[in-house]
Amino acid sequence: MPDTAENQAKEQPRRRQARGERRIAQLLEAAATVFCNTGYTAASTNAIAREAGVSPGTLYQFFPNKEAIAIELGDRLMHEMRDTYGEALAPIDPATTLEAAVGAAVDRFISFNCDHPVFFALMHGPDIPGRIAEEHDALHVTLLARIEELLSSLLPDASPADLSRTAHMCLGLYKAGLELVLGHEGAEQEAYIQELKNVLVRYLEPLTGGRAGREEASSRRTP
Amino acid sequence: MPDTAENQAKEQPRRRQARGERRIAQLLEAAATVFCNTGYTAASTNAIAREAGVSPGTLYQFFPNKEAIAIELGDRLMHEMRDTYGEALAPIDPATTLEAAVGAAVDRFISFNCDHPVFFALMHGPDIPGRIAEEHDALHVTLLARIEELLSSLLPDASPADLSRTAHMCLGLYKAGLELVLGHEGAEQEAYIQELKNVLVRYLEPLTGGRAGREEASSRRTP
Amino acid sequence: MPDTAENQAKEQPRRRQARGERRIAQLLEAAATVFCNTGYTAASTNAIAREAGVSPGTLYQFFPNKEAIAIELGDRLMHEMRDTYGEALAPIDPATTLEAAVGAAVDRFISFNCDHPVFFALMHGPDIPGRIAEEHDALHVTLLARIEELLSSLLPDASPADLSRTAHMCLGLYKAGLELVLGHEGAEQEAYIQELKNVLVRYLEPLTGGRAGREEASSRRTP
Amino acid sequence: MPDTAENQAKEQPRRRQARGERRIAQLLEAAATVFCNTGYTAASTNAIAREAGVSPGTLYQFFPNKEAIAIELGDRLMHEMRDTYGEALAPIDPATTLEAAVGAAVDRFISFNCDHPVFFALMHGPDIPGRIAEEHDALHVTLLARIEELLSSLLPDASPADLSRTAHMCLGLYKAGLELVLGHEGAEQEAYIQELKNVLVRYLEPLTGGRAGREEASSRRTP
DNA sequence: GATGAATGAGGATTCATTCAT
DNA sequence: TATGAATGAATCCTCATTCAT
Repeated sequence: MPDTAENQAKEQPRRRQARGERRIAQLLEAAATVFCNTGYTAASTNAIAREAGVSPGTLYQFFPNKEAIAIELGDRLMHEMRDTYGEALAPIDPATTLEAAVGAAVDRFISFNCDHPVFFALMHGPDIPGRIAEEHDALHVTLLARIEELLSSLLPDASPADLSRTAHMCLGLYKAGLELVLGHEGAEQEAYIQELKNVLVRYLEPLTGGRAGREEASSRRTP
Repeated sequence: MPDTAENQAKEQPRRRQARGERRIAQLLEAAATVFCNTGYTAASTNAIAREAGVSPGTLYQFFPNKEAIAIELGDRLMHEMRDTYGEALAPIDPATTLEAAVGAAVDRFISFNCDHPVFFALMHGPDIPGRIAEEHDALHVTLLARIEELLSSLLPDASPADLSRTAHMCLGLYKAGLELVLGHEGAEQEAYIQELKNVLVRYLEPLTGGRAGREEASSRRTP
Repeated sequence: MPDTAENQAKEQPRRRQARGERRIAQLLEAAATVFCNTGYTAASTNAIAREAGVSPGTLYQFFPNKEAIAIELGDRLMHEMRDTYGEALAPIDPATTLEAAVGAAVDRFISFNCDHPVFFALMHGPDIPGRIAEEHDALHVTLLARIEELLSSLLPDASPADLSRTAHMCLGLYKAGLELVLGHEGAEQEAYIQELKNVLVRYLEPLTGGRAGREEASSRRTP
Repeated sequence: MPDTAENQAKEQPRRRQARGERRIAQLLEAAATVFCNTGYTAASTNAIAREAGVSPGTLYQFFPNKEAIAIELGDRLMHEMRDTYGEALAPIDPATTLEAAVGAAVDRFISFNCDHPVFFALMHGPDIPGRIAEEHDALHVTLLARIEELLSSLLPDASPADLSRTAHMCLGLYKAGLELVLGHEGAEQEAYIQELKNVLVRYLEPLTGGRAGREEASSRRTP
């Protein structure tokens, strides 16, 4: 079974050499760096190429434009996230406290964000602030899907519209918290993480109708 | 050499200033429009000048650079906010429910944002996401100060650090909520406003130690 | 009547300074040179700016793109042509021979082309050869109109379709001849000019039905 | 290690050449397509390679540059033309009318152009309009030679210079006419074909000194 | 003050061509 | 041979900013 010109034709779309794959990785890494340093909007393809140590032409051999880089980067991040934290983002054990579940989720998300700072830069992506453009933003779509998935086990009675809205809220709150978390260090950072958890737990708790909240997790109570 | 029918030599310097003020207002209005349409980063000074109906040179006679425009715009917005809603943003009546206080504050903020859409654009301003650059951002600083002020009456026992952190959280949560609110319309928008209020109330309630929370603050109720 | 800010507003669209007009002329001249040297397609806006001794940005202050330069250049050429040769391109005197009329027209066209070599470059304009795109090509449209005008007095009985077709033919033949004329010098060039005239006269003569051909101009005859 | 069922060691060099020929044909076909779609100037070698389904590197293994592709394509077209229409393009029978001879020649040329649309694209080839660059353009040279050959039997008394000039004129007129023919369809196209024939016949008739023009050549007639 | 002209570096993107595998 | 990667100068065009008038 020699690899003659004939049998190559089958897999045309991805006849890529190992070097190419390496370059792509290298370019994505460079893009991550640049996105982090300057933000997505201000990042330039030339800067990415320069950071990667290649010529602009090389970049365009693998990506048709800046957005494609962001998309691919987002895709890889989502995959890495899935690989790292398992298919079901949080297969909530009914015995788990809301507090524990949210705490674990937030911890994982934050840890992931610390490992992959681009994630944050991409979340504040190409859109004009105020114009939410989820359709074009696979990252958001995927994240929202995962959060909805997670929430649906917590809020089994919620209508789809409510579920979607709650997911949007959670993601927004998380992003807001993350910004603060990343903006601080040490004990203060820890404090912000705790605050973020508090926010989410307290926001969600009344919605769960007692489920997963058997132990009355938050500080408040007065039956 | 009549210049107009108005007063001449005596008033000239003052008139010049008056005209300058008009120009500045004109430019800032134009900047607001452009920032809203394209976002701060993508907005170009030439576009602002064009929108204002003046030449680029004129713009630079009043502002040294793009950032200065944003800063001045922010300042004016803060003043307008103060003028509109009173010096103390919310001179909380001890008899008021937390829910009512937060609800009123959120309503006022949102109403202000709807009247001045730039506000939002500026909040997601020139800074690289992830790098919180409060020093350069008078808007944030002022907003935080006002929120702290507001909170200090709610949380009299909080340490300055806690107070500051809580204020940061509130502002972040508000911004996140606002983004969602502005991204929707009609009933859905109303629903997001309510969710935002819920988030803030539930987040703050446990911190108040009962003060202003006398009436059991959870989600909603009619006394 | 001081020129205050108020009375300026009227003539907004063309507030241009003398320097600007000069620059435009300079740029058009440079464009003419570059178009002649490299052809329209291969001409680059940067090359034009360089030839004009200005920066690319300056060029774009006056022209939005390369096509606009070509269009303006074509317009000016048409006007110059009209100014030089009179409104009616050839108010054919009934007493004139076809040969004389065509000869005069060709001579004038060629002389104009020699004075303004861009004319030729623009006629072989931006279009993909084979795709005739008259609609976008004001030069062609105007030339055709003038030729039709001229022909309508020669061929009063022709249908509009025939007239148009004949005009197209004449323009095509003229362009073909011009290419050869410009490609040669001295006596050979003169010979080509004569051939071009012969072609047109012999092509048109049978169409005129004797009108303007009273003297039986060409070499052939045999009644 | 079978390569195919065909003959192995002995035939290898020949097979390699055969494959090379196939590649070349493939590339030229692709080039023809691309030249037709975008014109010679705008055609990119990468696009040609892509259209041919090979890599850019492969293309450059057979052609040193873009121009070489055009030249080879022109050569092959000339050969194909010769193969199709016989060595002597029109071995004019003395008994034939000029009208018939020209009509047949034009019909054959046009039919050839319709079968091979590149032909036209190449004729308006790489040269800067106005600069006739025959040296680099084998197509033109060959065409001119054939036309001269054809004409020499019609105009036996013409000097070489006149012959060459007339050939140039004929080619130019033909190209001009072809452009119009290809730019129209149906009846209008037919009309343009007829006009082109008329032009050539009327142009050449007086030059033939009666030869082949015995039957009174003007516009059209049925004996 | 006001204008419009001018800048020139930098943006994304393309392309003929060469090179390593 | 064939491939896909690599190049880097060149493309068009934009923009914050400065300058002459």
